[in-house]
Amino acid sequence: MSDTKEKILSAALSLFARDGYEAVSVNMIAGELGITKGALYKHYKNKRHIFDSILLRMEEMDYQRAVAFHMPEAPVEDGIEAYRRATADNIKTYSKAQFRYWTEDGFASGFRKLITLEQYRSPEMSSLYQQYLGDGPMNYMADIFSEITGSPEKGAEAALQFYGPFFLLLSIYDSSPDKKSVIKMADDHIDNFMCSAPILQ
Amino acid sequence: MSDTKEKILSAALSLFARDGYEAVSVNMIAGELGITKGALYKHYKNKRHIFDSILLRMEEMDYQRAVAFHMPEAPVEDGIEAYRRATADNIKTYSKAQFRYWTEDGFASGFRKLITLEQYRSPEMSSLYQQYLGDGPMNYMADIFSEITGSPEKGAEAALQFYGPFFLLLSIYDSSPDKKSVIKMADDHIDNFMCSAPILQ
DNA sequence: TTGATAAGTAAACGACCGTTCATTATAATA
DNA sequence: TATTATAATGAACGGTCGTTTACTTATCAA
Repeated sequence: MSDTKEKILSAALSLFARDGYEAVSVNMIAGELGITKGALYKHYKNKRHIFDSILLRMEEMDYQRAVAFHMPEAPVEDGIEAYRRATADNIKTYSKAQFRYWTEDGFASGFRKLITLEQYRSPEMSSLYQQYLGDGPMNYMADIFSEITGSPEKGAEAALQFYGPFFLLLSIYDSSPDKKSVIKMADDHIDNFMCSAPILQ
Repeated sequence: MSDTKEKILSAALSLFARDGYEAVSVNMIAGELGITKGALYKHYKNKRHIFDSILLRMEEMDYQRAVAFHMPEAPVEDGIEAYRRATADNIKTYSKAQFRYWTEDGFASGFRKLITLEQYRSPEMSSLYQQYLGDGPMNYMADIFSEITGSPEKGAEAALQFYGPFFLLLSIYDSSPDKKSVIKMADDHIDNFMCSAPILQ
C-alpha cells in the first residue's frame, strides 16, 4: 500500500490553503512530492477529486471529534445549579480544544483557510463555510446558552458575544508572529466569558 | 472621457470578489462589458494593474472616510463623564456606519471579499487584510477603550468583545438571506455594548 | 521464472492563459 | 471636410492548464 495518495492530499491542501483551488496547478502538487503530474492520475481521477477527498476527510474528522467530545449530560437530580456548572466546564474545555484544533492542527487549519478562500464561489461552498466557521458554531452555542438562560433571545446574544471574539482571534492567529499569545487571548476570553458574563447570571 | 476604465474596475472587482484574482481571466472581465480583451489593454497596461488600481481606490476612499468621520474631541473642561458620553456616541455612530459600509457599499463589500480571498498569498496581502479587517480595527478600538477605561488591559479586552461580534456578523451577512436582520443584530450589539458593557463602567 | 498488477515517466492533446500587434471604426479637432 | 487621437477588433504569440496515452519499471503471487 502506498502512502503517496496521502501525501498528495496533504500537499494539495497546503497549496489550496495558501492560493485557492483554481490558482494551484496539478504540476505544483506533483512537484511537491517530486513526481510528475502523470503519476498523480494513478491515485486521483482528476484535480477536483483531490478537493472532494479533502472535504470528505474533514467530514470524517469532524464526526470523530463530535463523538469523542460529545457533552455528557449532567445528572439532573443534582439541581439546576450543578447542571449549569458542569455545562460551563464542558463548554470551556470544548471551546479551548476547538481553538487549538482550528489553529494548530495542520489539516484543520489548512481546511479552514481553504474554505475561507472558496466561500464565495458557489452556494455550496458558502454554506459549507458557514456551517464549519460561521453561523454553524454560533447557532450551536446559541442553543446551549438558550438552555442555560432559559431565553432564546439571551442565548443568541450570548452566542454572538462568545463566538465573535473566538472567530476574530482565529483570523488574527493566522498572521500573528506570536501565536502563543493569541492562544492565550482565546483561552482568557473563554474563561472570562464563562465565569463572569452578565448574560449568563 | 470614457467611463470604460471605471466599468472595467468595477466588473473586475465583482469577479475578483467572487473567485479571487487568479481564477478570473482577462477574457471574463472584458466579456462583462461586451468588449474583447484586447480593448482592455487600452485602459490598463496589464491584469495586475487593474488589481493595483482597486487597492489604490480603496486607499483613497478610506482616507476620505477618515476625514469625514474623524471623531471630534469633546471639550475637556466639561469633565470626564461628558467626554465619555460624547465619545461613546461617536463610537456608536461611526461603528454602525462602518458596518453598513463594509456590507452595503458595493465597492467596499467587494474589496472586503477580495482581500479575504487573497490574504494568504503573500505577507503583503496578509497585512493588508489585517489592517483593514483584522487586528487593524481591533487595535484602533483598543486605543479608544484604553483611553476611556484608563487601562490598556481593559481596553484590549473591550476591543475584542466589541469588534469580535462585529467581525463575525460581517461574515454571516454575506450568506444570510435576511440581510436586514443581520444589520439589526450589528446595531443592537453596538448599542448594547456601548451602553451596558461592564468593562466600560 | 513467469505473468499480472501497480506506480512511475515523458510526450502529446486541445483549450485557455495574459499579452502584443496590425488594422479598422469612431469621434473630436482644426 | 480633412486630420488626428482614441477605442475596439480579431488574429497571433509563447506558455501553461488539466488530462490522456504509450511505454517503462518495480513488486509480488502463482
